Amino acid sequence: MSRRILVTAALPYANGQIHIGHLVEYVQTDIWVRFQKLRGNQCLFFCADDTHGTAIMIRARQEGRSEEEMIAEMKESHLQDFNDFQIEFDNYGSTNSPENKELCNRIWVALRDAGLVSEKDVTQLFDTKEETFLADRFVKGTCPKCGAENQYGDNCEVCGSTYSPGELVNPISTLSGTTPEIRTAPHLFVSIEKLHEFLDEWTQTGNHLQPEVSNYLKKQFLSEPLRDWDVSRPAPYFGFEISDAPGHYWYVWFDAPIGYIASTWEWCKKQDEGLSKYWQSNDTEIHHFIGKDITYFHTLFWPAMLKTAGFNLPSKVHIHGFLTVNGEKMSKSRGTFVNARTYLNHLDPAYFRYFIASKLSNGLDDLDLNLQEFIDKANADLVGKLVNIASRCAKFINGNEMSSPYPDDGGLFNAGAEAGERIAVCYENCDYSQAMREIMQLAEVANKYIEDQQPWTLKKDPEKQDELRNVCSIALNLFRQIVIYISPVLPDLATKTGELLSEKLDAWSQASTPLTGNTVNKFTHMMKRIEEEQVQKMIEESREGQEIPEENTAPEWDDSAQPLEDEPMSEECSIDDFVKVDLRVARILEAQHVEGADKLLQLTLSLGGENRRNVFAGIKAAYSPEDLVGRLVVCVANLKPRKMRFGLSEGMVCASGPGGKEVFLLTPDSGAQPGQRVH
RNA sequence: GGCGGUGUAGCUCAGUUUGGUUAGAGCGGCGGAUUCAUAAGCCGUAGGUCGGGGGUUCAAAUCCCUCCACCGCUACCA
Repeated sequence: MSRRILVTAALPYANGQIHIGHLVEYVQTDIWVRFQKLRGNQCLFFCADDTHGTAIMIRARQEGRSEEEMIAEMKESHLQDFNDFQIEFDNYGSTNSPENKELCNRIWVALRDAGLVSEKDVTQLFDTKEETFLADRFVKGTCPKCGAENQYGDNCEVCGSTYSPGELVNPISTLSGTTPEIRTAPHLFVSIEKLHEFLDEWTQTGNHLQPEVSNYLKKQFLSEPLRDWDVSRPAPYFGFEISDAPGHYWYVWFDAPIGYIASTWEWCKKQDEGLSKYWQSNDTEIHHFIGKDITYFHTLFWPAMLKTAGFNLPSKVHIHGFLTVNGEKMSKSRGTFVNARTYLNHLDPAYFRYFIASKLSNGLDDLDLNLQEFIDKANADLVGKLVNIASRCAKFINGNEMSSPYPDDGGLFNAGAEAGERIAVCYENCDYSQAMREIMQLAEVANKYIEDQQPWTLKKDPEKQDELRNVCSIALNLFRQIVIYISPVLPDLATKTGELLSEKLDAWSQASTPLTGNTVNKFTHMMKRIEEEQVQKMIEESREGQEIPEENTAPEWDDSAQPLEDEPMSEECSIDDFVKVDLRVARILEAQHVEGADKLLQLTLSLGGENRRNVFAGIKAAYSPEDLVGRLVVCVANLKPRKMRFGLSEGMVCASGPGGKEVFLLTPDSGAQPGQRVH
């Protein structure tokens, strides 16, 4: 019985290029969709660019062109990347479409009619130069609690306290570098608390969510009244103006998920079908694939909107973890922040698709792209194990037909057909890593079969030519079976295998019936091995601020302008202002973890002699204690001591960088002595 | 701080729901026999006090308590 399944992946934001972190999700989703299609289900994959919001508006301004022009260009670029990664959408739309606007309005009216909309004043910082309100992430300043500088508008990374942007000391707009002022404007809110009971039930029963997600929502949100959701932004804002509230725009997170429906609608119009068959029907399953960072939008607000407006609720929201590279967050400076296009400049997408598949389970754990493992896995599994099966025996039967009827293989093919049922369950449950393990096991069996039968020996004996043909027919049938199972991951390989065996591979059921009498065409390499150099070049190209050096050219300093843009210059100060700050060379005598602190290390500094300082520094993510002991650093020695949750901090150590792992301590040149003043 | 997750062989991970034979796989290492194949494949082998400690039990990787480490989330960010 065929199912009707509608699948979405999160909408990529039109503010940047697709990178390998995004691709984890699109590959995961694409594999699932291809699997469903292969199984004979009607499965449709919809996506779109997410085009609204302040960030888009600002970027378009900076580039001196219209938002529409910018998002159109970005959409083209996204589509090209997806296409080249063999991610196939049934429709790819835009949240800035007439369909989306109309649907936003429909859902909005439903929310109004249900009495869920209210208006409240919101006080925010306002950038008078850019004439826009500033979300917390666009404001930086000094933490009002601990005095740490360069903290975002909502919380301090150093002491962990939260506050409102208005409390921030010396706030600076990261958009213009000017000092913003506090302004108040009315916003529209949706009271999802009125749907609390429904959300309790929907999130906790019916298997719509992974268990850890249900748990998270229950503890984190549903254990207390749900706060009203702020869904409007005052002008100027790039988005849709709210029909019954002039001057107010729907917040980007209101219209983004509605883009799923809008993209479906665009497709329906092309097919001349009605939208309700897909979004208002008990016969349609809806599956969302998203990253764990946007969980609550999709598991609280979104079901609430759908419920209120009478659309289908998601059958399942599949949530995955983040991608790390070599065990760390992707980093531009390390060259591990790899754009899709950069990857494609050097490598076949098949490797990435397979590697991701071999790592993905149905959990929320982050998955790591270890580059050496990536190379080894692709070469060992795909080339050495899988493609090698065909490569080992195709030429013995080249140009001839496969045996008919299918010869006795001792039950190998049937065992493979049975394994297919287990593999299908793994795909269905998004447990791809298990599926890949099962598939590779089949490849091992096939290789062993060839080893045992030794077709190369049979070839030498004119009496055994029929036997040779039987052996190769069996091996190629095992190969074909395996390729069908892995075809959602490696569609290209399926195409090539189809050409080799003169039969298109496009249905899972083909794996349960062996091929007989087909002509085997000339074998050509189906997949190349990865050379380590290709990966190195990709990393080089990804390294920010470093063009690929031309051969024989001397390296030049080519520092990025980004840091200064991220953190604009402070206002001018006098020498008198400067000398107020007493910077001293200090030696780190001790460094240790602070129990209960996420970001802090406790340092004992020596200023020479018996002068000791206890300092809490927010550098835990970047440095381990044992690497610090003995180092010379620069500290702010006359900073007023600050009582923190973990004790008294008697100064600061100087460091640059945006925070987190990107923190770089200042080190004096050798010869400097603890206690010396920095002038 | 709160919450969620993770911790098993050098590396990546199964196994934990429902305790029960000598804890598994792939890669990597080492040894061997081969040579059809993209130096691939096959056979054999070494390697783990299952994060630490305590408890329940005839029996714990698995259940309970506690501690430690790492990752993530923490609503007018996207």
